Amino acid sequence: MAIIDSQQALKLWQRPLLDGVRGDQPDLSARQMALLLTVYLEPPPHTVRELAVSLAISKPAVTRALDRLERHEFVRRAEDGRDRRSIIVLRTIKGSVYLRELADHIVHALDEVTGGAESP
Amino acid sequence: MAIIDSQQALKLWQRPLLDGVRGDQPDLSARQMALLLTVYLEPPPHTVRELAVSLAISKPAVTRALDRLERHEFVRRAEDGRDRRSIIVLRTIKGSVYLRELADHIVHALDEVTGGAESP
DNA sequence: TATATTCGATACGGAGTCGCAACGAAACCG
DNA sequence: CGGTTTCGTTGCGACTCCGTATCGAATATA
Repeated sequence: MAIIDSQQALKLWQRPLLDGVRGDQPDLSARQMALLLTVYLEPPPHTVRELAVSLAISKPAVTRALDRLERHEFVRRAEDGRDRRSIIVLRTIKGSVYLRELADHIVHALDEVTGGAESP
Repeated sequence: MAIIDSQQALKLWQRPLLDGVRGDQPDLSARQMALLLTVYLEPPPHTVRELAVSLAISKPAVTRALDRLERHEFVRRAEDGRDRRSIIVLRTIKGSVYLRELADHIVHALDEVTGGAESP
């Protein structure tokens, strides 16, 4: 049997979502969050084109999401020395901190949902 | 120690997010999703006012989120017999199915992240 | 060198959402 | 009964985001 059941899974999903909705942190759209997570979880380098293909969204959507993430200083754009048409999307301290806090929320929610102990 | 670490938590968050971004399912905003989960996880009855307070968002935001969720037939509005100014937000079959699928995604992602076995 | 391709960014029109303010309907309260 | 409060909704202007089409710049190809 799985670690959690359906209802527990939804509660696990609800907690950080509520924290985001209620909190004063920048509320990123689903695409922006998915993009941010991809940059931080998948091995670099990340280009606009690669991210667009990876997320199955258009290139302008990636450009705009990067604009927004860059305004929050969650990512940074840098030149690609080998192909100056491309740009490389880099991680930042602020982005790491933001995601670390999200991760803590998730871990905490999972602990609560499982009640510290496994299934009865 | 917790069941998962930070990176695993983020991967757990990323999976259903990517499924939502890439998939053809209706992409609900964070607020809409939080609202939907609240209706299905918290004990009824649910009114617009109560939901607005619970999520710490404005009443018009709740009204519009309900409009959208009702268009997808994920929730239903019904009169409150005792106070005809209020409305009661009810669950639907389609909403239950949608959330059940989301829960399955989360459970599956958690299984993958933990690798079937607990930490070494 | 001349042409074609690929890169990310931008212009544009359309759709969605926001908060604030105001609304009609219903309930409460003198 | 008339006035006040509370209910959910809607009008408004501002903002964000989308995809398509197009752009200049850089690279690949011939």
